Amino acid sequence: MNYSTELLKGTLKTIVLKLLADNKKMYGYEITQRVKELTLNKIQITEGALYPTLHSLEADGFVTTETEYIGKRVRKYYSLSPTGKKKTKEKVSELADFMETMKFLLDIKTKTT
Amino acid sequence: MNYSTELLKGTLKTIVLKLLADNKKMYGYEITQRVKELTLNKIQITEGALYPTLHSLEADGFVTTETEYIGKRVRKYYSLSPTGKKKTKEKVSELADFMETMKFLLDIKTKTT
DNA sequence: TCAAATACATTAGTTTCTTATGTATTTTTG
DNA sequence: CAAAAATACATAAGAAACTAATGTATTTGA
Repeated sequence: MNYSTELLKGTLKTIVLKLLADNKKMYGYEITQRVKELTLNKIQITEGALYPTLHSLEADGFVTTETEYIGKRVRKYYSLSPTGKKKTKEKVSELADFMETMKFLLDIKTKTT
Repeated sequence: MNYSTELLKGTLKTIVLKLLADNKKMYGYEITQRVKELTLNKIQITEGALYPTLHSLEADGFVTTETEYIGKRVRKYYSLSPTGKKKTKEKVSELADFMETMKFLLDIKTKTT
């Protein structure tokens, strides 16, 4: 099962930031795989969506990068900058608030965590 | 306070369908006002977003319309068709599932309903 | 050995919004 | 009672954020 594609819109940046907050540094492909396994294949981040997002986070100064070579293959690690950490908190709490609002609006009962 | 605009993306159709499921029939302007008051001004549906959405739901056969005149002013009521009711259930439960997944992914603790 | 996986990236096209604009009627308020 | 605000529809240009497709190259595993 997969969600209809429009649901992911607007949440991708938040997902990426949160993963980086929890893992110090990650590279692109690793992010796609981590999300896939954490969500039991429900959310599959495509590369066409991920790389532009990462580049935009870098352009905005929310992440910094370091390149590493594994044999001849390049691997680009991303880490949160101080502004990125701040941004992550904002985005996560905004999304949490939004979901509370949606739950109320749609009268959805969720499982207790 | 208002949510950053991209969050609403992908949820508008579901919101509209759910409101129609709860209210038998509603007109466009009424929907914008209802969402505004239910969400304490947090979600403001713009007309440029709403009307195309309603027209698309109609084109897809999920809603039917009837026009009424209040004085000289027209008012267009929307109601769910049988397929629309089915679609509403699907969209609401898909969104609920998606929100559970996001909660887990972002490690968000929500209030108990 | 060769298909699948790993790892980066870009581009064309689509969807779904925002912002702006337009028209007209009705209600409220100073 | 005139003017502003609210009510009620609608469309159109432009932006954002994806998908799907394509490209390149290396490494791993059956």
